[in-house]
Amino acid sequence: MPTKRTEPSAPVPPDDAKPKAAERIRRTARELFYREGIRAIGVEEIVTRAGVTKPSLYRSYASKDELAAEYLRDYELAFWKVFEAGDENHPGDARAQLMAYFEGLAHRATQAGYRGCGLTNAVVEYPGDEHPARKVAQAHKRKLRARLVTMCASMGAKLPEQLADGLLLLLEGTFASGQLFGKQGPARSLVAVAEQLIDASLR
Amino acid sequence: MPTKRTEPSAPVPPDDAKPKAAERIRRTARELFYREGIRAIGVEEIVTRAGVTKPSLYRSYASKDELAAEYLRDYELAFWKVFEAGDENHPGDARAQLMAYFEGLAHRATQAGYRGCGLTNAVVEYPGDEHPARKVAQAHKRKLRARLVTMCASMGAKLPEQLADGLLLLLEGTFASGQLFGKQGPARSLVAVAEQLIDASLR
DNA sequence: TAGTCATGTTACCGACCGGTACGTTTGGTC
DNA sequence: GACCAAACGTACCGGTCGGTAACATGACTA
Repeated sequence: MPTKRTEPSAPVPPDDAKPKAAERIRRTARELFYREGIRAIGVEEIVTRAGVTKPSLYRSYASKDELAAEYLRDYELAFWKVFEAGDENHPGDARAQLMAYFEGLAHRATQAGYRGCGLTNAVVEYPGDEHPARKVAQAHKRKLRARLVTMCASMGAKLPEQLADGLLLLLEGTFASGQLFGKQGPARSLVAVAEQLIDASLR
Repeated sequence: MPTKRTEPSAPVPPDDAKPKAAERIRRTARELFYREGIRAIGVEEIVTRAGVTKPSLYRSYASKDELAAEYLRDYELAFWKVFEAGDENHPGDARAQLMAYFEGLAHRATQAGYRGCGLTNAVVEYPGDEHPARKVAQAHKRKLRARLVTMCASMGAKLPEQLADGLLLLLEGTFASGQLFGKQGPARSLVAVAEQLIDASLR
């Protein structure tokens, strides 16, 4: 970098200029919380792995619990991205959209080391309704359920709520079974079973 | 109890004479571990609630991890009892046996405060394959899966493994959804969906 | 009545937990 | 260079974690 690097003016868009430390913490927390669980990971380990120190964490996040909630908000964004990834390939075809997601999920959930859904896992880790992380997770799952209902209605299900319930059970079952069983787990049958269920619901 | 209560001889069946403290610890641990999660509960709280002290715990159990594994072994026994509870009402009818269990589960999983399956929860809490509690849980789930396969075969499924996979996904999904959603959760549709799936698999 | 042994108790350990007071560095502005 | 605020690091806090050494107690045997 040979020349002087001076941004002329404009104190940079106030949002964009994320303090480096906070972002490193965020990413590190995300990876560790997901892989090892929230309770299993101490703030010390997060800041060490992120190459920062504890006060940097507590300047950007009010508490470990709040950092966990933030992690889940990030996780949720990533989830919806994956969930809607194939939508443009199947415009207006809710069934194909959903099955595209299911296919990807079935693949991931039969990989060794799969850890399921970070949001569901957080609910298991924090049974009490008051935990901020749990609140994020529960709100997300309600959104997901509603979304499934509209998708099921648009694919012409006789009982859209019931089909959505069934597909949600399969989803959550895949999250859990993926970490319970290894590569040959029941998630391998997810797609076939979901197809059966949808077919039966249109009949 | 007016008379002197002296067992004449026979130093009581050696197994039956469980030391009171160990048993209290076992029961207390079981309740707390299930309700709050294993990581959330410290040994101090267990012994306090059980009315004993820590050394009593460590004389009967090698470590907290081992106590957790013991809790899951107890949990598994209780599970099979419930799972097979309706069997004598439907001798030789695997489908009716399974649906009887599903009906009970759907009811429990739509109660407020439902905490899912202790074995699945333990796997979520301990991602590492080496933890003794996780080993118990995974062994149990393999057993359950095998059992479902034989049941599905005996009800005449075209693809018993696939139907068993589907039902297991529904099961695990119910465990998770029960704690995610309240009383009107997707577990309410478990029975109807399972029936659809079984019907489709016989066709 | 003395001995034995399983069980229960008091008091403590080092390690780690989440969280913070306070000093130091850094980078942009004149 | 002088200044200043924002970002960062050092060192530490009380509390709790899982686990243990050493001792007291009680019940049964001889």
